[in-house]
Amino acid sequence: MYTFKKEERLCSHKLLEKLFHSRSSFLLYPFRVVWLKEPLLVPAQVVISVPKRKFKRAVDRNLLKRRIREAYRLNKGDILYPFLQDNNSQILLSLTYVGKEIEEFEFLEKRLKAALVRLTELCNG
RNA sequence: ACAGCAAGCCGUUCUAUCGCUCCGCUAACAGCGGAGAGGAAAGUCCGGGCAACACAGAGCAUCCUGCUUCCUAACGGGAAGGCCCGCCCACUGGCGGGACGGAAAGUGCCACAGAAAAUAUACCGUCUGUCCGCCAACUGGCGGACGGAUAAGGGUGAAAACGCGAGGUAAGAGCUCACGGCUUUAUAUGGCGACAUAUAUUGCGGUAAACCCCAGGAGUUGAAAGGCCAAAUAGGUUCCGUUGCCGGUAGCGAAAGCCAUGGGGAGAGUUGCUCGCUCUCUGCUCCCGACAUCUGUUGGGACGAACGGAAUGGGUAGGCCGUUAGAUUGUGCCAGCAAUGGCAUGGCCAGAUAAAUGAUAGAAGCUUCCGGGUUUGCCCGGGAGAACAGAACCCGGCUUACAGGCUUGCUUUUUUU
RNA sequence: UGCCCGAUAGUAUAAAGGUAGUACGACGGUUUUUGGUACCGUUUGUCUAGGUUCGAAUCCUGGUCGGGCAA
Repeated sequence: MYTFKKEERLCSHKLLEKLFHSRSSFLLYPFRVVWLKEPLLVPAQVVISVPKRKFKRAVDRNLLKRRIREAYRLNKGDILYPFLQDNNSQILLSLTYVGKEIEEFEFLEKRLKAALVRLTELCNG
């Protein structure tokens, strides 16, 4: 269950265009979350991005993306996937890091859990 | 021993759990096994490979490089050397630095200050001629006016007409001479050469990271290059420009008819420009006027058509190859002062593509702080830290960033012998 | 990833190698009962480190930051 394969990553250019034109998003520091319901083969496809404008060096961006990816991998099975299976729906998801500093893994994991909970509430409403 | 500087090298390791990318095996999306960032992967500053396009050739322009010899696939890189500059200094050395061709081809510039910044237009001075005045009466002195000679002195400036001494002169001046500095040319000697030394000779402001001259070099564009497959579109619309020539002639043919080469014109390519070169096109219809006259000439216009150019619109937004092993590297021997080269023998499988190499926990070693013990070597307990930085077609360099450690060399201080 | 440009006061924009300007803004003063307008004055700058030069915003080299173009 704690996997994160290629199928769960959002790589299609078309779907990305569709997602970022959907305008259904919310901000939960340090994440900006954009989401869209879309029929897929897997429960969710996610794209993680850290802006180059805020973190100039590739090392810092890679570090943050790895930490966020790890937090998502460990927590999607507890929160997001059971909800999606109950409602029989699939979702496109974008996690953009908007913080100004490099946060520790524990903080990122805590906030990501909160973001996923918020996401399930918004999907229902 | 400590500290500093320079050069070179290294730049954490191991285990567990959960994952990521690629490869292999198996019927399998599951399992097992294997591999998985750097000295700079960075900046993109040079050079090359590779690829596409272009290429008869010539001239002009543009850009780059700039002491010599060597190394190298090549270089703006490296090695050795020459010359110049600075520091330590006093030994005929050491260390550090240098975009280091030409100012005697030409042009330009040198603010302010200063008389003058380059063909010396002479401010104060110095010397002197003529005239006038005064003192005065030796062949004189002083002042004024108008001329002439003079770059030695003054002050200015970043820089003042090579420095200094003697001769010379009315006073002066490389004007002449000796010594010295730099420089041109020639000869001799040494060196492959840059260059050095000696003799003779020519001269003497700076600036070429000002234009420029000389010598050498550069085709352009970069993997989003380029090739293949799949999918999609079914060649749309608008605007602009050109095209009716010599001639339906020569020629061929019995005739019907076929119909050039070449020239002229237009366009395109040659991707900085020009010449030159190469390629393509030069076909048809209608209307009006004039001339001639019974189907032509000429001028104007229209129409599509063809060609060329520009804009706009529409579609696709996937995969594979290129693409990871070579100008590679450790060790030894040989050649060479060295960079480097040759031979022998081992080692080296990252290949992602919204872009993998991670997260958590523990241990060891390193550095450092606190507390305790101590034989001042260190030991025990606890806490903290670990740099710069992430492959993107591949190499060779350069530049920049870098906690800590190791080795070598030099210097300073202290202690011991 | 590859290639190519640029950087001047808070903002915009000038300056042939020779005293860094101009406009708007900010601040202070005068005028006004107060505010505005007007007038006067002040402040703040050549991205950074070297080099060439007597002298650098300008010329050259390295770095930093910003921007652009490429199926």
